[in-house]
Amino acid sequence: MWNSPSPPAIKSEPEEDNGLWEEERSTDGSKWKFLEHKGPVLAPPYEPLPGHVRFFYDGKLLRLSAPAEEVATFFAKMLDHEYTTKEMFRKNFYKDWRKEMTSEEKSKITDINKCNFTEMSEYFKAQSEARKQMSKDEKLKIKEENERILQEYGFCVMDNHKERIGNFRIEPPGLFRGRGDHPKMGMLKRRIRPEDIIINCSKDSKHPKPPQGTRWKEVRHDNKVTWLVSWTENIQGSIKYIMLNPSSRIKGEKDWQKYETARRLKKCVERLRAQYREDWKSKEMRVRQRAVALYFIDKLALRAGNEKEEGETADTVGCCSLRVEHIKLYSKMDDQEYVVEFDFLGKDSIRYYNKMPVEKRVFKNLQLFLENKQPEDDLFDRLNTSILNKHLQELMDGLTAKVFRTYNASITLQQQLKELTSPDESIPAKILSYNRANRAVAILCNHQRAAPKTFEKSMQNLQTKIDEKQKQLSATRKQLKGAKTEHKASHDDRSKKKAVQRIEEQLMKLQMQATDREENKQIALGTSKLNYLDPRISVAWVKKWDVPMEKIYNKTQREKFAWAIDMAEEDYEF
DNA sequence: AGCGAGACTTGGAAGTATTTGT
DNA sequence: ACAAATACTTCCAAGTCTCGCT
Repeated sequence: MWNSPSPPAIKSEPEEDNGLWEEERSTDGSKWKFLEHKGPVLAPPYEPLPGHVRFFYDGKLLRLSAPAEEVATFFAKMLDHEYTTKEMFRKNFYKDWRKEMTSEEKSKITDINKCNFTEMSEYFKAQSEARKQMSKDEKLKIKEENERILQEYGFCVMDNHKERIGNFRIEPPGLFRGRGDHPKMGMLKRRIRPEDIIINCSKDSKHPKPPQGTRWKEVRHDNKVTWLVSWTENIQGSIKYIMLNPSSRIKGEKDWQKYETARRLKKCVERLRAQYREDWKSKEMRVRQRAVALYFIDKLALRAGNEKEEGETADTVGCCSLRVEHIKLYSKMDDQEYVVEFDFLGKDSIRYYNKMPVEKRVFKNLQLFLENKQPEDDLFDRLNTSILNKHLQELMDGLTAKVFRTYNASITLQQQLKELTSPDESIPAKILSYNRANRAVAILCNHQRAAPKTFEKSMQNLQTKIDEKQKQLSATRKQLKGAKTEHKASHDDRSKKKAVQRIEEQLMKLQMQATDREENKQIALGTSKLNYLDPRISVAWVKKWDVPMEKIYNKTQREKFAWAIDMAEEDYEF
């Protein structure tokens, strides 16, 4: 439930609101006054393998020390995964594994290819199988224990409200699996101890206790930030946090603010577009580059594209970091003129491939930017995200590159819903329309997924069901006809008619489902729904067409978007 | 301006729980 | 009642953007 002071139910910007919230928090940048929590749940300590599970090196049995064994089990657990066949993964793992070995182990184990982890791997497979086969009682016990931990560690108190914490467990040790071609894949992600952990809470709260015999790295009282716990991770050296659940007041308000910023962009986007079109003609190269980049961000919903440290991460790019090799220009392609072909790896190494006809002026500018450059050179050599965002900030308060993604995603949903929803169609048909509108956004944002492993089979199953339903329908229809000619009792006739109608409906629903699933094969809807689409658009749509809210948002989503469900009426306009 | 640290949002896959069909 | 299918949740990596420092 939305049990904290909700954002006011008005359609104004947060900063225009002069209610309690503004008075209490906004001016000095503090995020809370009181914060109390129980600290994190640490990863369970390592449990050595039972004696019968053996490790072999070069065909010979080798008993490993506990630290070496633990790291070996990380590898063994992943043995079935493609990862463990990759040279980089194996090399990085082996290097880090050696650091955990005794000097004796180090001298014996000299080649990862002679290591045999299969018994360990089999053991873990058997374990997980056994877990599945547990009795109801045992499963219930585990569930209850998890619930107890959730109740104890899963909540905190922030300013008089009990709030759900997002991730209250410290990440367990294991092998780092980067995405795409990551130079650090396979490295050991080390165990986080209390001594690595910084606690953030208010001075006057009951501080979380470290486990017996240990201490926290630090306990601080910083109310300018929202996190409860942090630690530094050893792969990239970056900081990880424990923060509140999306259902919390602090996240909800931030989310709301994000969409209000996007709505302010809506009001001035035409002005900005006119501006960057003008800038395509600028005398200054940096201005032209900025303007073309902004055009891409606006039109294609590209990400900003910060610079990345070479060799630290997979080689991926966004708009500002595009390189010459990522685009191709075609002054003519089929029946179109001035086509730009994009082909690059974006966030999470997901491929972005697109061909877009652009205006002549953009095309000419791109040709200019490409002059005398090598494939690995930056396309926009006079531009980076900091320059771009500084410019955007001058055009509109709070404007950054990512606001365009939010704006274009939300406006697309709204417009698609308008276009696709027909007033007299059934609820399942309306839901198909909704999903299609959602899909249009996911495609715009390039949210792709690997087709589910069971996709083909699940399509087949659905088709079988459809065929059966079809047969059932024609059979029932025949019966109805027969009944008519035989002048059967009229009430029997009526109920047959109803039966036909019901079966028709069921058939339609199945067909709808099949279409939806097919179209969704390689599209991931989750991210746009959760992060880009102003929930008030969906809430308004649901109210307008009397579609049950649960068909669009599940429980978690309804909790996250409680503010919007509260706020939006059917006439809401993004 | 350029940087690195820090804080916070966004991302798909994997794992788990629930529902469905038999 | 069971297993298969589907829906939901967790996991944790990888982005964006701000800020303080030089």
